[in-house]
Amino acid sequence: MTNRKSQIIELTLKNIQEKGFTSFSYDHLAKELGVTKASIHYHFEKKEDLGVAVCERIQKGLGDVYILTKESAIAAEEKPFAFILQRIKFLEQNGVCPISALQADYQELSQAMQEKIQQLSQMEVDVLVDLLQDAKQHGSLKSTEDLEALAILLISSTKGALQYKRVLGEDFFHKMLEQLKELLK
Amino acid sequence: MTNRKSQIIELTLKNIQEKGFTSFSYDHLAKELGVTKASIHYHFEKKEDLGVAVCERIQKGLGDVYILTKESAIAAEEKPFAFILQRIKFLEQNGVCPISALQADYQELSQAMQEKIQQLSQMEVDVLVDLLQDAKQHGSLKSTEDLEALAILLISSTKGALQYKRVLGEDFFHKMLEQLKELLK
DNA sequence: TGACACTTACCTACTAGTAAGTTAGTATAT
DNA sequence: ATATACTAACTTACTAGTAGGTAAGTGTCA
Repeated sequence: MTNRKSQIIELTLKNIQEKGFTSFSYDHLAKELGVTKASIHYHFEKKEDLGVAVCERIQKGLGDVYILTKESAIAAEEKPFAFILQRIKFLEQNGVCPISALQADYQELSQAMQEKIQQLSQMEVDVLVDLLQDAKQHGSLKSTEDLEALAILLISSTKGALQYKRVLGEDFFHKMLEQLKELLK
Repeated sequence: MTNRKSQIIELTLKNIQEKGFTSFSYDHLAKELGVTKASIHYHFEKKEDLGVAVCERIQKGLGDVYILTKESAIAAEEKPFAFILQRIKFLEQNGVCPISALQADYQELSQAMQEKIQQLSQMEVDVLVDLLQDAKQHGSLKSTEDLEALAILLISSTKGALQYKRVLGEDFFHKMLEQLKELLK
C-alpha cells in the first residue's frame, strides 16, 4: 500500500494548515489514521523528512494550477486573477495557505525545509510574473507597470488577507479580492 | 519589582514574533530572564494569562502609534502611509508582526485570547480607515474609493509581505512598499 | 507580622525518535 | 510443490527530553 505514504502527506498538509508545522505531532497524525506513531516513522523517519515531502507536494500543486491556467481557454488578461482564485479554492474552510503556515514557523525549521520553503515562495512570484507578462502582451496592463512588484503586491495581499479571514470572517477576504480585481483592470 | 512583570511581557512579545505563541515556553523565557519557571507562573499563572497581557500590550502600542500619527504635523494625506511605516519600525529584524503570529496560532488558542486577537485585528482596520478618511477630506484620495476596502488591502499586503520578507529577503518587502506608496497617490 | 517575589522539587502529559519483534506477501531455487 | 529467503508494512514497548502547571518553603523588606 504505497498510498498510505501519500495519505500521510495529505493529512499532514491539512494539519499544517490548521496548526502549523511545529504544532502537529506524529501521535496525533497516527491516531487520525488508525495506525501507530512508529508506522509513520517507518514511512518518514524524521519529522523533517515528512516536512520536505509535504513541500514537494505543495510545489507540485502549485505547478499543476499554473499549467492549468496557462493552457486554459480564458483570456490572457484574466489569467492572473483566475490563477489566484484557483489557488484559494484548494484551501479548505478556516485553513490558512500551507505556505504561509510554513513561513510562520520558518526560523524553527531545518535547513532542508528552509530551502524548500524559499524555493516555493520564489516559485509563487515567478509563476504570477509569467502570467502577468502574458496579460501585458495582450494589452490589458499599463506598460509602465513593474510586473514583479505587482506580483508581489498580489501575493502578499492574498496571503495576508487569508490570515485575517480566519479572525474577522469571509467578508474581509471578499473586500480584498474586489480591490485586487479593480487593481488588475 | 513590578517591572519584572512588564519585562516578562516584553520578552514574550519578542518570543511570539520569533516562534509563535504555542512554540515559546515558560522554561525558555525563565532562562532568558535568569529566574525559574515557577517565578513566571507567579506573575502569570497560566500561559493564557500571559497571552492576554501581551495582547493588551500590543493594543496599547497600536493605540499609541495611532495617536502619534493623528497628532503629528505631517500632511493628512501622508498619514496613512506614515502610520504603516511607524508600525513596521517596531518590528525587529526577522520578526514577523506579533498580530500575524497570533493569527497563525488562532485556532489553538483559548477563547479569551481569540477574542483579544479579534479586537486587535479589527482595531487595525478601524484605525487605518480613520486616517484614510482624514486624508480623503484633504483631497488626496479619489472620492469613489471605498476606504474600508482600501484599508483592508493596505493591511493585508503589509502583513503578507512581512512573512515573505523573512524567506525572500528585504528586497521583496521594499518592492511591496513602493507599490503601496503608488497606490496611495 | 505579613505581604511580596521568588526557589526547590515535584507531577502529569506529551514530544520525537528508536529497538526489536510480528505478520503477510513475494521471489527464488530445488 | 514446497521450503528458504527476503521485503514491506506494520506493532509493542521503550527512551530521553520538554511542556504547562502546582505545592510548599525561603528570604526580604515595610
